[in-house]
Amino acid sequence: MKPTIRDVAKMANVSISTVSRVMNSPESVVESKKQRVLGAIEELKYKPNALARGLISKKTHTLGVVIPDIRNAYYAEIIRGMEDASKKLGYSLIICNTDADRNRLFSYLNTFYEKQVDGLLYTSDAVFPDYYKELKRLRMPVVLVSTHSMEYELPSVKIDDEQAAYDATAFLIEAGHRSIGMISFDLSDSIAGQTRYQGYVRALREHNLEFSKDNVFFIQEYYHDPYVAAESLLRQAPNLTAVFASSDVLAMGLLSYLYEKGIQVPDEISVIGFDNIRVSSLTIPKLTTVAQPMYQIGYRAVEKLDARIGGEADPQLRELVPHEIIVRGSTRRLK
Amino acid sequence: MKPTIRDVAKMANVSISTVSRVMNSPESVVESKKQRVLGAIEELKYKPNALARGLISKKTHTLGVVIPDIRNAYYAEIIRGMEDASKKLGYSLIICNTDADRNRLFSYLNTFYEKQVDGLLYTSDAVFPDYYKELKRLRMPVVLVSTHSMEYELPSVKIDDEQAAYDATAFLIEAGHRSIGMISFDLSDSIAGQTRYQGYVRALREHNLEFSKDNVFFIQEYYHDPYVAAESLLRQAPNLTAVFASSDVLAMGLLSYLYEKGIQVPDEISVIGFDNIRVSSLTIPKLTTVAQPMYQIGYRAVEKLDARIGGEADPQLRELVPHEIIVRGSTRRLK
DNA sequence: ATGAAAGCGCTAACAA
DNA sequence: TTGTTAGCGCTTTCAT
Repeated sequence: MKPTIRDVAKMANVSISTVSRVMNSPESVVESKKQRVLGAIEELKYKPNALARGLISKKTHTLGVVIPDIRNAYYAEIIRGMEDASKKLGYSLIICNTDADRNRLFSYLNTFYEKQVDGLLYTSDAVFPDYYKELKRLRMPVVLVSTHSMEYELPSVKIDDEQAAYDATAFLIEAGHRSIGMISFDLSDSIAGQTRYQGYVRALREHNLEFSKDNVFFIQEYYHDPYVAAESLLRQAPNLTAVFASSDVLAMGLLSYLYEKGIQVPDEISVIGFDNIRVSSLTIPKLTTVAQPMYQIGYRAVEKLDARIGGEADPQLRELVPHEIIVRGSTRRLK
Repeated sequence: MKPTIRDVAKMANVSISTVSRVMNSPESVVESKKQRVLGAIEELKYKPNALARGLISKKTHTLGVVIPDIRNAYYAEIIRGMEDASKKLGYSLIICNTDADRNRLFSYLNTFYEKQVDGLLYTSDAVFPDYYKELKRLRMPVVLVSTHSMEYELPSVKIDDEQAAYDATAFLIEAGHRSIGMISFDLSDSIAGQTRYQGYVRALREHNLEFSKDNVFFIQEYYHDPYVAAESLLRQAPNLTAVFASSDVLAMGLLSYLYEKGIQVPDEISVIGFDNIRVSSLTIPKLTTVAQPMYQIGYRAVEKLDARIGGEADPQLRELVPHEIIVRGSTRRLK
């Protein structure tokens, strides 16, 4: 059997409270006893049982995280940031993939509640009323990651998606493009879909360019073939000179499609992606893209959640982190 | 406060054991009481505290997983398989990135032990003696994933790396190539490095091709720029007609480098990758690669671990799952 | 400074 | 079938 606090107490010839003390407030234990206890702990390789501790302290030092799909490089990068921050702050992460399925989400929420996680990191997907109600009921501290909520007072960390999409489009416009297409996530996705689409539209408008419905192709976020999306857009709008893709993977699908069709990038069509996932510097040509600081988003989210768990007042409920356009080889300036 | 079993008992006017029974062996409770209890549970939205349960049952229904880095698409895919299997079998996953750092690994092992995880999924990296000793001591059920151990009696799930590398190389040879290079992980990596390298060497030998040291470039697995690796290999061996890259990301770096140099793929050089990560079908040209069933590896590993936790005898300690060559556009047959 | 004892929320004997 | 009771391994009063 695993050694318990009793075994340590017995071996050190003290009471279990003393053992507990050397672990939690060592200064309150007289040196000689402390040494005996430490010796016993070492000898028995004793490690406190986190379940027993959590039962009393009401803290598990465990955070729940829900994401749509870890296979998505974007989320993987965020998770890594979360993990590093968690290590620093003493948390473990339980990670769950929802596939944006509400049943799966609620099922995981339930698991988190039963396992008494200290807080929840909720990534992407808008917060719908049922979900908010459930969160309130469970009284679970939460931080929204790469999503936010204007209706509810929920802390969040993300980039300014509308502005980022605006910047991507404006970058193309300033490079001389007039016929600019977009591959967008569906408008039902209020963050990566709607907002970025609005940024695109605003950029066109503010630069007095005409907006055409045909220049935009909407895809369902999950499991849609990026190659097919590219094909569909180009069929609708064959005369584009530039395309803004809502994600790097979508941009890669586009690159791949254009290559097959013998259309030169960036000579005939410029392509700008979104996210700056790792492989975007290995595409052909190297992808110009709007970089999100994914790692920092995840890292910051955990710090924010930790502060919240600690009962600290949040100076900034909805945090916006900076994005940045990384110019590589897939875009060119039009004469 | 959260409702406890006592609140339910009080409301339903039964003892706490009865409540416990309707949750654990409902058939042993008389219908009328059961209904009252169920009603109270529903009304109070009562959910059992997993810490308290675990303290008694010695089961947390939580698994620890250590991987080098979740940002690596290969691992992300495996994790997803693990997660789905875990959901099916009622486990949660605590995921930790080690960056192949032993201190980090041991630190996480310790956390897992304290948190009383039911088992451990250990991904990649060979099992060194210290680590094995620690596992033995902790008496933690473990399954090795994408790695294995010949010295120790540890269950594992992976492909046959040597054979897969052999097949990749043989595929190139059978397509008429005689001057075949390899970008390999360092030999200190006994799985993805050494074994695949051996497969490459064996394929050459069995086909009576001469082996040249210059045709192979070794990289350190982590944080090495794939682009630079490609450059180094081609400098050492400018006359290759085909290259076998030990991972798809490495292959992408090679594709990118060759493109910059104006070297046509597959016309001048054929490239075959390894893993079949998602983006490998979006490269230019589309990548021929050795596919590993990552998702299944993860999924199977959890099933295997679950069986082990359940005390079942393992019919097959070291499981090999099939790999497969996916022929796409980055390789061609030499006349 | 230290130990005895109560109790976190639950399960599992043991009685009834 | 049901309730009472004794823990699971720990922290935390409360005495001493």
